[in-house]
Amino acid sequence: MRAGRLHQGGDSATREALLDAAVELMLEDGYAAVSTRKVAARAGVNPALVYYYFGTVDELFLAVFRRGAETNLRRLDDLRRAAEPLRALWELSSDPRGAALTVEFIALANHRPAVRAELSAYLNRFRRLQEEILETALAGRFAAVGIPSPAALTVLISGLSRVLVMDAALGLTGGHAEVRELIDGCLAAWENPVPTDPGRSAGTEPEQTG
Amino acid sequence: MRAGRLHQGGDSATREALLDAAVELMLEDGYAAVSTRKVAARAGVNPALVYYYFGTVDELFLAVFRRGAETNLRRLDDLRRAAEPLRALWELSSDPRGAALTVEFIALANHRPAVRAELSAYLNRFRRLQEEILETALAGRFAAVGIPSPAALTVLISGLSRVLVMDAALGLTGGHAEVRELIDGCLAAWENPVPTDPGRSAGTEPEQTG
DNA sequence: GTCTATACTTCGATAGAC
DNA sequence: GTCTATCGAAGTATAGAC
Repeated sequence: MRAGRLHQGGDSATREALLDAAVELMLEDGYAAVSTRKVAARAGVNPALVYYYFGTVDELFLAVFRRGAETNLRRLDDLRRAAEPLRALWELSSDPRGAALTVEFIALANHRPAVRAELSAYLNRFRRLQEEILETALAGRFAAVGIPSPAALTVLISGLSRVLVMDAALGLTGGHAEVRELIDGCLAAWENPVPTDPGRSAGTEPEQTG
Repeated sequence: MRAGRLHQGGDSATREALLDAAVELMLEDGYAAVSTRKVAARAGVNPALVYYYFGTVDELFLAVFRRGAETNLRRLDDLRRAAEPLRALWELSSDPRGAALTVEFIALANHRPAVRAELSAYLNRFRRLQEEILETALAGRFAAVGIPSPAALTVLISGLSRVLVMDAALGLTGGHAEVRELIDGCLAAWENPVPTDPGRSAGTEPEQTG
């Protein structure tokens, strides 16, 4: 169904405007609101340009996804040099914008095989990279303090950050404060295990975790 | 936009068939696949009947949602009499069908205000009931064993069960076995705390839990 | 309650002028 | 690269016969 010479590789202003418009629509009104006409209208360009740049709506979605995925992978890679990688990782996953977009793409994946394949491959890569970062950041500390493995940690981070964001979008806040405290306690305990000294080293409070 | 005398209260076979068809479509192809024509075709009835019974597509979605919500609340209420309420609760939330439908409705809520209001109200009710069940099931044990509060538990259960289901739908399984073990350990420890050991009194010392 | 027929809108996609 | 014009399919919704 697709053959003609497209222009997906470029990074023209129009192309970027279309991608931006698509993201906005997805966040505001859900993926179902993304149509060639609406995207073009919001980007202030002619609807036919969507086909010029992307060929099909499916490809438009994939382009949106790939751009966001690459940005996220770059951000993730930057976390290697963070002072507290585990906490930084939690905060990256807690970004409301990113989480909301992910939910839209998960829903989209339900009936767009191409999106499903891409999303699956990306999440795999993302989590592997996350595990790798955790592995080096918490090296040797896993067995000692009873920290879950990197693979398990990535699942916990994904699930808990996402439920907090989705709940908040629906106005649900019950239990959130306590869950955040709980997580905060784990982050602190795992990332900065109490140094082996009798007294109390300066700085952070040794909050207890439940 | 809607005024005419509808027939939402009834429970005719046709009405139920339409609701069933809508659920199937949502699970198989996502909420965007639900249209009057497709729903009617799958139910084997005339498209005009969708309007006869529901008036608008929005109302069809709400009817689907309400029917599922009531079923779920009834199931939840039944758990009061379960041998292990906490574990039963976890298993109820882990039902793939229910979790997948919830995700669809969360996505739908992004751009259908009526759905958002209904979903928000329902989740509130569901979690309150869940908290109430946990409160009586684990009465008095919270402080003793360091169990998170009922409100926090409901958030943890929602988030973790959902991420496991969504991951599985995308073919992601890394870390799942370990997370399940972790959760299983918590369920066992919290629901069936070690009988009062002679060597150790039922102390108030919180154990470190992941 | 169920059906046909139809009005109107929006969609994805393409051809071709500029 | 950008635009107009257009096709055919599918969507929501209504009127009215049976």
